Amino acid sequence: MPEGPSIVILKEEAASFEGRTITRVAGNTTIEKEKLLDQPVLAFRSWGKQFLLEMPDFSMRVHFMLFGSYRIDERKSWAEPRLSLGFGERELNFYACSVRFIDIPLDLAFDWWADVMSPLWDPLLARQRLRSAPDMHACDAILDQDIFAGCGNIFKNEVLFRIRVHPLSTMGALPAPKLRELVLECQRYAYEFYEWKKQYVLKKHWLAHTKRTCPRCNIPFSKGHLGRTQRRSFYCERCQVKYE
DNA sequence: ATAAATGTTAAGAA
DNA sequence: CTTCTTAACATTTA
Repeated sequence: MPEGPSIVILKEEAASFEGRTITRVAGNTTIEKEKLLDQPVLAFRSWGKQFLLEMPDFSMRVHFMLFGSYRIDERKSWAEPRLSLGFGERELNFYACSVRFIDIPLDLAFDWWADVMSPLWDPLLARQRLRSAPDMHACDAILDQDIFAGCGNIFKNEVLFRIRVHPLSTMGALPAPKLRELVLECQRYAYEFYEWKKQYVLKKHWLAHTKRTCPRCNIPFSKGHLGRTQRRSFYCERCQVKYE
C-alpha cells in the first residue's frame, strides 16, 4: 500500500478523526507510545510515502514500507497492530509499519516542495535537482525521495514507459523538453494513480509494470534490476529511447 | 511452496 | 568523510 497517492487516500479516510483526542493506545511498537495518550490530533498530513499525525507539541510519522497496512474502525483478527489508537468508540490500527516521533514542527521537518502530491510541489525545483545530478539514471531519479517524494517503483515503470525514456538514460543527456516531461509526468501519474486506486482499478491501468509485452510494439518487455536501487524495471528496448 | 514484491534504515566495510 | 554493501524488518501473492 505504500506509494504517495495511497497515503493521501489514507489521510482523507482518517480526516473524520481530526480534532479528536487519543483515549487508548496499544500495539507492539517499541516507541514510547504512552506519550500519545490524551493528545488531540490537530491534523493528519502526508509527505511522500509518510503518514503524519500532528499534535500540539509533537508529531508522529507512520511509514508503511513494503508490507504495511491499516484498518479504520476495525481490526485484523490474525495480526497484532504495530500501533492502535483509540478515539472513544472509534480507532485507527496500523500494522507492520515503522512509527517514529517527530519533535520539530512538520513545516520544518519536510521539504514540502518535493512532494508530488503537495499543492506546494515545485517542478522547477525538481528539474534543478535532476540537472545537478547529470550521471543519475532515470530509474534512480524517479525513486529519489528528495526529488520526487511519494513516487515508487510503479511510478518508475509507468512514467518511463509513458514518456518513452529508457530507464538507463542519464539526467545529463536528457534533452530539456524530455526532462520537463519526466518531471510533469511524475505529478500527472500521481493524480491518475490516486483516482484509479480509489476506484480499485489501479492495476488495470498498468501499461508496463509487471507486464510481459509492450502494448505499443507487441515485442517482449525487457526486465532487469537496474540502477543503484536495483529495483525491478519493465521496459521496451524498441520504444523507450536511451539518452546517454 | 518458495520467492519476490508498491521500501527504508542502520551498521559495517572499503 | 563519503560511498557502497549487507542485512534486517515483515506480509501477501503468484
